Amino acid sequence: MSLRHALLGALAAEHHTGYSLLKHFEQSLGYAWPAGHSQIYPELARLLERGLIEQTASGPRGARTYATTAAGVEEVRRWLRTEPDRRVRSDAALRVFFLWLLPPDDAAAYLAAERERYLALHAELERIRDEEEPETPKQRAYRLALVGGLLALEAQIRWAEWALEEVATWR
Amino acid sequence: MSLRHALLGALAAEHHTGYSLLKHFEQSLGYAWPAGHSQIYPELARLLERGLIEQTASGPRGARTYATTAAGVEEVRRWLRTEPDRRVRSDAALRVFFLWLLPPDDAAAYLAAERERYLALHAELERIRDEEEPETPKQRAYRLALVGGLLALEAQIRWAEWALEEVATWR
DNA sequence: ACGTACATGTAAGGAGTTACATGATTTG
DNA sequence: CAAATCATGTAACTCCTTACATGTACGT
Repeated sequence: MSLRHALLGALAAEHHTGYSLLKHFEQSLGYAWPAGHSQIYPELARLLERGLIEQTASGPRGARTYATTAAGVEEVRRWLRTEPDRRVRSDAALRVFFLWLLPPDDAAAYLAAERERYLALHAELERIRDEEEPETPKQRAYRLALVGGLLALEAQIRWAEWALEEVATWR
Repeated sequence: MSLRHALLGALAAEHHTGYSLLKHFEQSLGYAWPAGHSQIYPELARLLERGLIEQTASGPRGARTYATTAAGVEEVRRWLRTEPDRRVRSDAALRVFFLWLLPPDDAAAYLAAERERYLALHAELERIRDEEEPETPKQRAYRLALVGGLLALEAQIRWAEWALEEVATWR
């Protein structure tokens, strides 16, 4: 259900082909809702059939560019006013509950690797943030999401560092 | 795959019936990996068949208590040494990208509601944290996960408050 | 006795992942 | 002309959600 609305929202912001949507998911939307091409293309076909998106151009290699219709934008607005599904799955967070099953050194190695991942991702989001000043409403909303990601990563980095100190006392 | 290991890890920490695992997911593990009874019972049957858990007791109403076997514990350790799947899906985070499609007042209402949710959950996790001092290795690992949740929520609360100020300038 | 919580199960459908499959255009 | 990237599609499988289904024990 979320994927459908992610596509409608992205195509309301700017025109995209399935392929450029795929790239867009890899670079930004995917941090909140990952999606591969095998999900995107069939869903675009369904949205087109239901009149929530329309084809606006054709390009080389059979590329088709889409945009959200007025009905599609209304559907996103309707969705935004419903209760979000707050269930979140994080394999990485789950593992923490069971770190006591590993020798302390291995648990520490896990935490150190997590910290490195978070640091690398944080640096990348900072780079994206500093690329340009948000100006349009759309850019300002994307910036909200980006800053949310940065703050979450900062919390995770601090957590991993604290957890490493904790685990050091387990020996 | 994660559900399987969540069950093995939980049953390595203490014996559980399917029903008490369900409650355990609702209260703690589910914040990292939600699961309902319709997933838990069939998965327990599979783990039992594969010899990764064993039945240790029977109770009233057909209740069966399980524990992880030595082979099951080894399987958790093996899993903990594989690369975590870092994909995370958050419907709530996804919506932020598209808040520009709402009138600023409605966007602000969304953010305010999110803030309330985070505050309530934070208070609940603090209550759980203050219930008892962690002593065993298992309790210390669960505490790591709990503190991770608290830090993440604090970041989300600060983010929501900053975002509310931002959205106030959209008018 | 009645309601609530305990306790387990299955089935249908939807969502997501991985693998299979193909071909055109651009860049070096 | 070779490799990388652009571009789209389908199929099988696994996982997750929702709904249907049933029965027992405990507390008041």
